[in-house]
Amino acid sequence: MQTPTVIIIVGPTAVGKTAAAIRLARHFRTEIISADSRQCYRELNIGVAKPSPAELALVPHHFINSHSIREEVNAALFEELALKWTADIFRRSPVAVMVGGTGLYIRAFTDGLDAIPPVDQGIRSSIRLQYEKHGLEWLQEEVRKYDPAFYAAGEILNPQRLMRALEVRMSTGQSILSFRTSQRRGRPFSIRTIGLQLPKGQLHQRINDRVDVMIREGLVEEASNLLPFRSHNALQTVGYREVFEYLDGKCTLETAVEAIKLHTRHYAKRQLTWFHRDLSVRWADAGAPLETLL
RNA sequence: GGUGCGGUAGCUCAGUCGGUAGAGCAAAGGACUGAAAAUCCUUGUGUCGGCGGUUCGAUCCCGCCCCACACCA
Repeated sequence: MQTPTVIIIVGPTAVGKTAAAIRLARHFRTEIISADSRQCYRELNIGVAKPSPAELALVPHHFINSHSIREEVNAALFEELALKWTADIFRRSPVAVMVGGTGLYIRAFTDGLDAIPPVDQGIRSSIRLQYEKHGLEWLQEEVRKYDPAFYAAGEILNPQRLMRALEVRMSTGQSILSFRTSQRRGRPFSIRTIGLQLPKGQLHQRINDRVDVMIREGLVEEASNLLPFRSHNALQTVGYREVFEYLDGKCTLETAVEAIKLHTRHYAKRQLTWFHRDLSVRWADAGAPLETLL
């Protein structure tokens, strides 16, 4: 390949992305940038299906075990870091491999996020506190008052979007809509995205099996050690929330396990919806030899 | 065997003072710009257990039967 290229492997959870990326990276003798919003946390292991130490030893990985659950990680940070790692990898190889299931992070990397000034942390936490105290109606009223354009156009029932709009408005004095350019950022490399797919029944089987393995490998213990951090964003994660419920005595372990499987299926479906919409993705059977697609 | 309480959407149930019924969850689809494994949206005809009776009309009232659960024998 002439121009530096990033090969991105996407697809639903449990489809087999990790193994495929490692094969690919070894083939090109290059490195992997993970695009997974949970595997970057060193405290999260079993429940996020992180590559094993043996796998990590085969290929250098970025954005795995790179952060703590106490840190704030988001799509903008990922964009910044991933671009830096990419440039760095290109010094050693014309190909970089990115793999992950976090669609927003991948889009931030490929297309760029609009530049919105950083939000004052005090404003942010105050909005969250007030929302928790006064509820959705209060939030809607605030947004209606301070950002009527967003109120008219945005998702009025979605607290996260409302809070984001409000914090930007309060912090910058401008509507979040005024920062939207909906322009793609050009990247100084080419991008090829491959979507891994599997028939639904097979995917669900793999999800169920993987959850059973997680339990056997000690997910309950891992989660119970993280109980003090359960309110952190990093722990708003399938596999941990359900075990917390079990540890609270609110359900049996069996119920929690079934809930993890169910919620993982929902998650996979959301990923598929996201990636299917991206027409640049070339879909391939999860079992097919990747090298032949390039 | 007797008494009681049930049998309504795939599941858990609500409801109709008699005019053929609706929530949550599931399922299916969708959205997504600093929480994204998050958050949110859309989609609900089902012999209202069976058979009879009363009635203009029954899922609702009455009778019998079947099934489940609880208690008493």
